[in-house]
Amino acid sequence: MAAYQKKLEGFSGNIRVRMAPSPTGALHIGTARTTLFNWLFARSKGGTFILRIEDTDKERSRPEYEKNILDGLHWLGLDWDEGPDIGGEYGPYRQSERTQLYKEHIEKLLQDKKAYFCFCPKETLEAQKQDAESRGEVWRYPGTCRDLSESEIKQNQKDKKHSVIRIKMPNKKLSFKDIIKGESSFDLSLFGDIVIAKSTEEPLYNFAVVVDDHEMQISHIIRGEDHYSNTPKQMVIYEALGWQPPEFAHLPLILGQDKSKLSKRHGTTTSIDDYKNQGYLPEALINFIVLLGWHASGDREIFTINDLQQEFSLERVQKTGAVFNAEKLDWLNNNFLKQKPIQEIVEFLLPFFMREGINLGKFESTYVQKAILASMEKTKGVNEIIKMSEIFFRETEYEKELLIWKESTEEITKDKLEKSLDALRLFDEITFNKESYEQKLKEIYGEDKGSVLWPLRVALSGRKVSPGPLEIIEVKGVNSSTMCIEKAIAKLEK
RNA sequence: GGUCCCAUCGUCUAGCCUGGUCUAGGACAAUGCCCUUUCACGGCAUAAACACGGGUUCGAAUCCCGUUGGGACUACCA
Repeated sequence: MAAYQKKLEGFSGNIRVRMAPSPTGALHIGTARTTLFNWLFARSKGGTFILRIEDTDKERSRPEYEKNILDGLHWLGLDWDEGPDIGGEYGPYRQSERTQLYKEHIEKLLQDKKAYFCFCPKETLEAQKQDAESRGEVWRYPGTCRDLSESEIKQNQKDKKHSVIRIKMPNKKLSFKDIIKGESSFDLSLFGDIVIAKSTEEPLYNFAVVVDDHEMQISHIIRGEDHYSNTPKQMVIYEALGWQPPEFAHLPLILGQDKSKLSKRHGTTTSIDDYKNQGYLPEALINFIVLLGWHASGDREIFTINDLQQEFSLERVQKTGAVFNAEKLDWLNNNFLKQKPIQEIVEFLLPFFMREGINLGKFESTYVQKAILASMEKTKGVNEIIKMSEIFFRETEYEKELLIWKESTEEITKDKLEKSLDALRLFDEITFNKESYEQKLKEIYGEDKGSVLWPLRVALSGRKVSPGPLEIIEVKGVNSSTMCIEKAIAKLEK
């Protein structure tokens, strides 16, 4: 922490951070979180936030995933100052469009003899590796092609031998200071000469990132801890290119129930899209993911994205991975949902009702609002609200047995319903009010509230779980409620 | 296996840097009670942790060492 303070004080120049997702799948919750942390860091420090698409893997990258990622990020409320969709001074912002740039730098490394062509067949290397492992030894590239002569290289190329480009790994220890994790050192010789490109036009991740981060003048790299051991390799590339590396901050990972890195096999929803479709609010997701590895100094846990811009600091980021806890997300979601003004809630719920075959547009908007408000009093989450409020938007079927309260009988139930109906008829849409009607009902039920209120509930909702019967009448109105009760009585006559 | 990282309630965490105020605080979940026409919502309450072992110190959750445990990485993926 103290180290971090010092670092920031010592840091002069513009703060420029980036998020660099690869479009090989839909927006993942981990990607969203890393983006949030970068964004928050930039916004809280008056820096610039850049979005870059890492699509060097031609096999797996898809334009539709890129779109999904950008859309998802926007949905969460995150924006960027430079990116593939809006451009910027340091573009292009897709690695696939930066090939020429990588080529120049690879060629420079080749010229400087800091990198070299390797013609070793993959199979040979694979065999060596197998062999070493079977003896319990650690394999690393033996440097076979490290000192090939100019003419040997020419000949190999003429023979159209398959090649890759490796960087010469210095034989030394390298240490670096991570803003979150502190200092640690690595023995570079253990890595061997790593492959940095398949060809001068096909750079690999470790190389392309370095070139881009440097060219885009990134000041702080904030990324997942799974990149931690890539850092020394990348620093070697910075060094070979004669560049000053940026600051690093490695975020702890989001973990599954078994404490390993969260992935699909955990059965947890990982795609932001799916959360959206399941009725989660962006506010809830943001609040939830920021708490996975970060915490304010006090007890406060509810934050909007705006609050976070004030509160956030890298120094308070955890070193340990955080197990994903869906229950807390649900709680947060409910919290944010209930805080919203009713108009917004209705608007938000619209597509979910539609999915259930209910078109809210067909109802009067005050009716919809009243119905949803009444339903929300007893629910948690979108699905429950929809289920609960369904009774206001379409007829619900039920068995007549459901009408009968505890030890009661059909006759008694029918009698109570008829009396309740008569009492209800004393009112019209204007004069109805809960209190007066409840007075009348009291005369009917005497000591046994349930004997009247239960059949009424079922008659009005067709459910055993619903808003209170009086509340339902308030929403539905006297006429419609009267019809429901008549229907129930008819059921009992059969 | 090797390299590196990490270790407070079931989970997310406050506290750790700058040792005493910690009989370790909050939140989610759990349990109980209240509210109540059922289910729920809500309110209140309870239970629940410094991985272990050595040091250092008058004093350690906090500093040091070790053990154990967990994780990440170990691609011609990113």
